[in-house]
Amino acid sequence: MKKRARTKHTPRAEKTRARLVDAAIDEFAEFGFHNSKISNIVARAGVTQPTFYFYFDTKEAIHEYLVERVRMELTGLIETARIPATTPASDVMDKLRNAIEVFLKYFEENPKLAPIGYFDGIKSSAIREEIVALVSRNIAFEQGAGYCRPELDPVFMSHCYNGSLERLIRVYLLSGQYDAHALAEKVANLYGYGSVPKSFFDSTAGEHNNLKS
Amino acid sequence: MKKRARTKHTPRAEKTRARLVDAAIDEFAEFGFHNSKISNIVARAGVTQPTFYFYFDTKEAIHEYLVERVRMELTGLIETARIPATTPASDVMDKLRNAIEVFLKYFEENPKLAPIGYFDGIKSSAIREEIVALVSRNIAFEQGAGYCRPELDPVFMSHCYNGSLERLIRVYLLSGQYDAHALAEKVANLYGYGSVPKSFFDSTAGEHNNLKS
Amino acid sequence: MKKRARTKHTPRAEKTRARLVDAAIDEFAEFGFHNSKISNIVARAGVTQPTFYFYFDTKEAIHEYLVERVRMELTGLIETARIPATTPASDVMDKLRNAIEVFLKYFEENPKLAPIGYFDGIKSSAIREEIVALVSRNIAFEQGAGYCRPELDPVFMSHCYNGSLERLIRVYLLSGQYDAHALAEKVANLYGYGSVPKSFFDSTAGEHNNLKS
Amino acid sequence: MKKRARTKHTPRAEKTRARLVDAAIDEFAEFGFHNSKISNIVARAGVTQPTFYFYFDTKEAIHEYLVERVRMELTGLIETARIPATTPASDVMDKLRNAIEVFLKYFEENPKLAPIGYFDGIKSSAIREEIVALVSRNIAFEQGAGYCRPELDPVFMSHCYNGSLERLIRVYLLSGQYDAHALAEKVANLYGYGSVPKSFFDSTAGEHNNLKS
DNA sequence: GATGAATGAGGCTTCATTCAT
DNA sequence: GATGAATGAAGCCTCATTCAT
Repeated sequence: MKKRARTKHTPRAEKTRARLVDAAIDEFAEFGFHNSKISNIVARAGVTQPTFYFYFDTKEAIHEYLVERVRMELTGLIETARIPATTPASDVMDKLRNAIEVFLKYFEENPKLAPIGYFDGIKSSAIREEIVALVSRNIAFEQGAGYCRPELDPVFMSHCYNGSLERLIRVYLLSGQYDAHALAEKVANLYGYGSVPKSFFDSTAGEHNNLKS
Repeated sequence: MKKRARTKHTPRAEKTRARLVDAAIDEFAEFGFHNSKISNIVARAGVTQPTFYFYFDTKEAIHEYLVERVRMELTGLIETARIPATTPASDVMDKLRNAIEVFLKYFEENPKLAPIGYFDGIKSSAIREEIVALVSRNIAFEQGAGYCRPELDPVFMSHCYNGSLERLIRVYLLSGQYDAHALAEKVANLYGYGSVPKSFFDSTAGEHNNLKS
Repeated sequence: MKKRARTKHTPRAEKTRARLVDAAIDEFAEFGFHNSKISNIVARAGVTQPTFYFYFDTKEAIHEYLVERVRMELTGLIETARIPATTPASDVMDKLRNAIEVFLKYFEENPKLAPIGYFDGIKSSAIREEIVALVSRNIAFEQGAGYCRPELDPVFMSHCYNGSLERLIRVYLLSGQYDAHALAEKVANLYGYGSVPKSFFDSTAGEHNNLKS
Repeated sequence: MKKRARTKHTPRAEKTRARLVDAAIDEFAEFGFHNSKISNIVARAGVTQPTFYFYFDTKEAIHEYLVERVRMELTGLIETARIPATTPASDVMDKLRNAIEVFLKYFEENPKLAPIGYFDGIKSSAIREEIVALVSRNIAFEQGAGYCRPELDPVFMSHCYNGSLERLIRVYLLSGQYDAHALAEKVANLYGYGSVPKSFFDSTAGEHNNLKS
């Protein structure tokens, strides 16, 4: 919050700024925030160091900018991914999978940017909290609609989802092993039906509803 | 692989070394590896910088030592947490919960050390892979014993578990919100039975077995 | 081979760079390379340490730059110091003296710089070899012209010259005891006529040509 | 001049001390004084660092000890290498060669130790001065005996000799290219008769005696 | 808007040397 | 006589950041 009285937006300036942002994405993606260097960023962007400081106050600033960008885009997606109340029972799994897929697609389409905002340290913990809150609201809604076991804690579930997805994104999605659709399906299957075979349900019928959650 | 091939280790040395290790744990826990400083570590330990280099070659070295320590202790725990084949059906959930609880307990009892080895960046990715491999072996074993849906991919499941737990540890365990036992129970319930209400199982009977996993 | 591939060089930069070079010459001259400190160099130059690294990568780098500079200048001089083939016999000693004088003058005029390049350790051994090679070529040429005993090994002679001069420069020239001209004359006299009195030549006539050289 | 109240000389102590000295010779020979490390010396000697300080006060101390040792041995040799006054004219060159050979032999037989004392920086300049003084005394003596041109400056000549030999030792002797005897012969030939062909002496008769030296 | 040049601050590491046993 | 452990003192170098043009 020092200067930033930037008012002009010539096309040339926009271009330079964009080059810096792209360069920063590449740099952060390759080295992470802590091992990134402004000298590398400006080299990638083909400008000099003072130019960087013309557009951003600090190294943190451009990182925060990226994190914020991810936050906005990601929360926007989540908010629209609620399972419609009118969903017929037979489509629940599809809808669940779809909600997950929307989230994964963002990472698939922004393989460098998204991890910066979502994985990279302290700043991204805020965004994760926000995502968790949104997802938990969706879950609560789905519970109200009967698509989800009501005794489960939505926030808790949301953290589980997010934690898993965070890992799965790295291991399966960014590596190209699975695409968003396939991965979402696998996740939905596991989270939807659990791991315990159906046969056990009978022998332990009703029990799982009694577990305090 | 430079020095430290010394043979003798006086009690005094062990004490100093231990002080350095403890100090490093505190420092890494507080600042993370990247923002940690050797000067801080030695200050916490009450020794001078050269003394640090008497015991460890670099800052990386002591960090690796800690990561390795966590890896050893954690893999040791996992290896012994297999659900016994003789487990009666009615105890499956208890056993599952117990396996998770063992893992969580390690973090509960080593709230500073464990995260260093498990969360902190690149070096810990190896350890996570190893844990995942172990857990997936346990899962496969449980599938063989009929405690787990056979169509699920053990490695995939293992990543889901681990990802969730990683998050839950931070949010619920290290914050003191839940203890290892309670948290394990919640996780087991979700992972064991899934989120979809039992009522849906009837209407979508057999379907979830058809989902390719 | 890191940076310093910059293209532009403002006058200001040239000035700073020159100040650093001069400071380095003084520092190396006073303490030698091993006991020199970058902190001293920048203090002499009136700049900060990072400024040093803006112009040179390491302490070694600036030293190599100086050695290279001496090598260039010195080899340039040597290459033009060949005794002309048309020299009448009576002028041979003058020409020999002159060739030596040219070399000495460089040290006389660059009393701080020249020794850095010529005396200072390992890097300067290469330059000495080069000088020796050049001088030996001149000697061979002079042998062809009849100004030098043909049975002498030019490379060997060249090393003798150089070794002597290296010492004489330190002892007589840099101390101000002799100037280049006077010193060259003394050297030429000794190397030209040897130490054995002429009277012995008669009694041992022809013998010295039989010594295997 | 700190402690050094060492009185006892048990055989074990002598052995340890000798091991340290040998180790130091190796270390200095390999790296030179400035790049040598006490840690390396004691490692070579198979003892610990405090043990080093039990025998020598500082790193400089052991180096000085070695330089002094070389000085003693070398000056002892020089002092006995004077050409006897009764030498017949026909043997002058042999005697000159022999004097040189004695000096070279020391380096041949102590290829690691001798250079430490003779080449290594500031401390060795004193020893060189002493050698030069001794040699010049020998030369003056030889002038008195008529074996050397009387108009030449003995000290100057001595420096020339020494400078050349210093170089020749490194280039030809320590490399194994020539042995002490052969090298001495080459040097004697050059220094005894000079480089100018005998034929020039006639045409420039008497001239070289007029050169001020 | 952009540049070449410069700086402040601080971290890592090494090494000769000494303490306590 | 010798050892394991510890220290004081520096030096090199890097990086984010700013000055002057």
